[in-house]
Amino acid sequence: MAGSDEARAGMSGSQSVDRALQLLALIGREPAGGLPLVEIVAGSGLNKPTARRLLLALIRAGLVEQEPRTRHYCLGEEAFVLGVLAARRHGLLELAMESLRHLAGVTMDTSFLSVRRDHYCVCLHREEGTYPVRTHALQMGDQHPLGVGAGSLALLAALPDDDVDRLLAANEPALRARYQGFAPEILRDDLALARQRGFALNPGRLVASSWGVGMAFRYPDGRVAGALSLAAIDSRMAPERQDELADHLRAEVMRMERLLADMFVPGRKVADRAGRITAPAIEARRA
Amino acid sequence: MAGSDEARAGMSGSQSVDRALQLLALIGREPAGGLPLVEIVAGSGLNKPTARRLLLALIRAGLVEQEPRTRHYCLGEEAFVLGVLAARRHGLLELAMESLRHLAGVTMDTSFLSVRRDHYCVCLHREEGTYPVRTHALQMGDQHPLGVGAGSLALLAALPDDDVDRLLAANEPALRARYQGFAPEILRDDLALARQRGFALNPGRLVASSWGVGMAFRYPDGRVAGALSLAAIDSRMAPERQDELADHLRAEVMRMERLLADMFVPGRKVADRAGRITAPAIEARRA
DNA sequence: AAATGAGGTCCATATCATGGACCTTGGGTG
DNA sequence: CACCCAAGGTCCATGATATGGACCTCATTT
Repeated sequence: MAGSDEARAGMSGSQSVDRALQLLALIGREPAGGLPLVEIVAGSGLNKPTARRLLLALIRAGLVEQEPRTRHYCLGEEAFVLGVLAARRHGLLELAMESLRHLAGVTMDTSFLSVRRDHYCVCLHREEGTYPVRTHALQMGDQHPLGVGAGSLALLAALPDDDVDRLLAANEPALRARYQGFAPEILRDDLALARQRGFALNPGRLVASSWGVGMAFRYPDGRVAGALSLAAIDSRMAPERQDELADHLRAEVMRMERLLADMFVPGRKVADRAGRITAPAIEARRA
Repeated sequence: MAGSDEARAGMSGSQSVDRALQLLALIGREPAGGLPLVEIVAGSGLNKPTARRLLLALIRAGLVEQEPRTRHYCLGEEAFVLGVLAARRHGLLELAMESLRHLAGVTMDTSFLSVRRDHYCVCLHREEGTYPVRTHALQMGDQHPLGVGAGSLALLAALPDDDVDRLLAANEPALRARYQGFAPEILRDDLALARQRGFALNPGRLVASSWGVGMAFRYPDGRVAGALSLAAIDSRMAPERQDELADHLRAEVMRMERLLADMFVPGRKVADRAGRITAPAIEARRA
């Protein structure tokens, strides 16, 4: 009876695989404590036996683990390892670390790297500044609808209008239900302002007094790659300081775009089979 | 027909999901340049249409990408993001970074974090030392059969004998084919020595003159969690220096085991639903 | 120009995932 | 203490769905 469902993509497919991976993404939403079976069932639209069967498959692969005490399902070690492996190609975090450290260093505020993930925004890293009053509204791994938060708004503002419409529509229920400060109308205003100013501003909408500025950067082909942002308390976010922070962000955005451009130019060192020991393995370098 | 196969686990299952995830792991083996379809077909035992269909499902989920130029399949951005999310729970790397930096700092040699992944060993991180002659035999993301390399050997040596037997048997073909220096007999000798000495030594077996020492650490429940290791050229690996390096490793292994024990004691902060904004978000700290 | 080999697709068939019904566990309550 | 309820987990007949042999297409190679 799977029949109706939500009429996914269109045609062809190993739909049980799609469903399993959908569950994986769902579980990824709750990296902290994991999800109990009922919520997975509710959140996915699948029924219990099916969800459980798929979860067992994910567990067999190590991508998911079931915490014995709570029976919650959460991401497994294999997911972590695969991520490290994928980082070889998608090393945004690694590329960005220097920028994040620099931003945190010169501004004394906390810097963030965020990327888009479907219609959400994920915080990939948080680099603490040294200023004694810090906002903890955004932790590594946190996810919010696109537009919620400075980095998130920057990502949204960098997208073409029809994507914006689609994404805002998709997020509308979540926004109304869980993000009172972020009615789509408000988001549209913020977004227009962000485009006009050249950087996104979150004037404490998520948590009062916790402000942020953000700016997106792109791959050489124009796709949005991610966003850098800075967060601080409102007293450190007067308009002049916003501009100052935006200048720092702009410099690092340029750095990121340069690095990304470099990654795609040279003939992408291709292949090099598993286990093959590659070449002159000892090299001398001057200290 | 699918029929015979290799008589997988035993019973129950969404076997197309299993197969898809098997492909994912296979692709993870080649994080650098990805794999062409033929090799995926060969490496998985599936046939072309099936493999392709499963790959399309993985691509739909963003876990795999197909490089347009070479048509190779490689890990996708979603795999990277999931990994960052999983790192919240499986933060071995994060926990280990301080140890790795310390090891590289005091020894001037390069330090590594490795974990077991099925019958292979994956290098999760490589922290460069300052000594001008460095070995590049092991890069982040590289995978070798358990026993090949110092950290890898340390992991193997930390396992019970029946696991060792099983794993060596499983790896025998790969060892004979691609790792001439590592016939299972030799590995068994190295392993016995490692257990006797309390640390694993790789006397340049993978790449001449590139030596390494490694030591495994465990979760509080006794499971092997990973291994720390150090690599240098042979001239910096005289027996006395081996002992000195082993002392440093031992100290960091103790640190890791203490941190891991701490992670499992306190009532594992449970749940905290998606999107929920948690608690006092601004905190003051003294600089 | 013909041959090779890789990537990719079709579609009838039989296998495998599906989900309603049911069992089990645990902890809250009258 | 026994009852109840909610959640976790499992069974199994049924038919929707994945399978893979055969085929097509496109670059290279000879």
